[in-house]
Amino acid sequence: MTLRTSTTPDARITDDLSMDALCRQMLERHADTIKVRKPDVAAAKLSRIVESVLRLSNRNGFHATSMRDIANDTGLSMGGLYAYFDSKETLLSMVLETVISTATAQLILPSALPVKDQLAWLIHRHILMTEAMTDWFVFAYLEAKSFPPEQRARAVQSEAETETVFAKVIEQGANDRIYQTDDAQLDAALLKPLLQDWYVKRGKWRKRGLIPEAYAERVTAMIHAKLT
Amino acid sequence: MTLRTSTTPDARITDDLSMDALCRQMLERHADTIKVRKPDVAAAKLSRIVESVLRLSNRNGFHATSMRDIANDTGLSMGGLYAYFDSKETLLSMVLETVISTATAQLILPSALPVKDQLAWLIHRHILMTEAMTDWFVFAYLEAKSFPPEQRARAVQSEAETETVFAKVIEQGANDRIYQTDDAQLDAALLKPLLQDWYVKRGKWRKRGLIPEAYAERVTAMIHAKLT
DNA sequence: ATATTTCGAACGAGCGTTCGATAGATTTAC
DNA sequence: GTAAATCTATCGAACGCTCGTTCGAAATAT
Repeated sequence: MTLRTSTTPDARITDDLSMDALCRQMLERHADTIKVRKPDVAAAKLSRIVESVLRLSNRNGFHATSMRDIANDTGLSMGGLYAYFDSKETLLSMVLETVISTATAQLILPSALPVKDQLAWLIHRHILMTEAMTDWFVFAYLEAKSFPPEQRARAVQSEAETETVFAKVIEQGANDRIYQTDDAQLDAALLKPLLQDWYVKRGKWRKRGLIPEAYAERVTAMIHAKLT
Repeated sequence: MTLRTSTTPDARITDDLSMDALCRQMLERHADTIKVRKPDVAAAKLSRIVESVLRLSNRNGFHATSMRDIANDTGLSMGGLYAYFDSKETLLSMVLETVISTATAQLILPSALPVKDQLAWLIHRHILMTEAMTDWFVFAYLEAKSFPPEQRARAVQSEAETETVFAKVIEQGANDRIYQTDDAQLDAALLKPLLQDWYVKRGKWRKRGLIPEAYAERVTAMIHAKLT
């Protein structure tokens, strides 16, 4: 039995980010507009709805996915669907909201972690998080431009914050003479597309047979090469 | 007066890739379905159509952009638009076709270029090309999933080919002991998202005040750090 | 018998597309 | 040189269809 303060995020991440756990979060957040009262029934149905929305939207686009498509895919009726949201746009917002708040919560560094391990930890954490929620992140990424203005602003801000988390770690490393860089924020900005590629082009990496950890290693190696 | 075999692509690229030049290509390729006979009139009108399509689609998505939106934006009537294509899907294909064929044509290495300069040349060329055609590439990238199957396959194949061009140069460099790598194709696969980020997140880089050449330098430096 | 949940037909709006009418340019006839 | 004839390009109202959304009816549970 070991007391681990691990360098890399562990498997518990998968539980917190399961479809069921995430849908229960959504139910709490939108308890006022959701018309179904029994929590277990509601969670099960919402899971089916979200699963369908993510699958159909990521294939054809959210706009091109009709409520009838979703009704067929879930087995619910049109009226039945509308017990969980008041409009298609609200449905979009509910999914997006979940992605943003999860991403923010997941990328908080453990306080005890040495600076030299922080960057690797963040990269691994990001990859594992997006691996556990690939469809969610692909959805948020692809549909970003069709968000209502308020949500779109939140998404942009959230992405900027994520970038800053990485930039601060690089800057700290530069101060401690671990890293060399003339522009930490720029390095972080170049790291971002590498992290996003893992879920945006998930098919490509799967075909290549890469597991999440191996990809994280590769990206870490690349940014380290640049920083030393 | 110098006879240049330049390491970096020059400004002529901008002429070949101007809206007018590209639209004349489109006219030739679809001469059979386009009903307007006078080439100059047709080129001018098609330019306005494509400009509108790219601008409106990149803001709201192609699917969410209606033919009436395009008609209003161009000043043409509904019937007037349909003189240039027989369906909305054909319009999508015409734009995509142009992007794919251009990308393929632009990334052919000059034969005389030393191996050590080839990677930098390709990176610069890619950045300058996508800079000159930002809206086109953003469109192709965002709407990839709504392409008709045949075009989608072409797009995927084109992207794979581009990656292979980069991979071959890295491999050649490894054989010549200029670069060190255990997997050239994988390095190329990691380079791709960095090249794409230039146009996908063009707004972010503009806000940062980066010019295309500076970005190309950065990316080149990053991949070189990894390869040495 | 009453309250709650689930259903799916119906509605108005907006979509892509068509087509006969119109306007304009070019050619022909004298 | 001009008028008539022909051909080309442009228009926008109209059509059939699908969309998101609603709501009274039907079914189920209490």
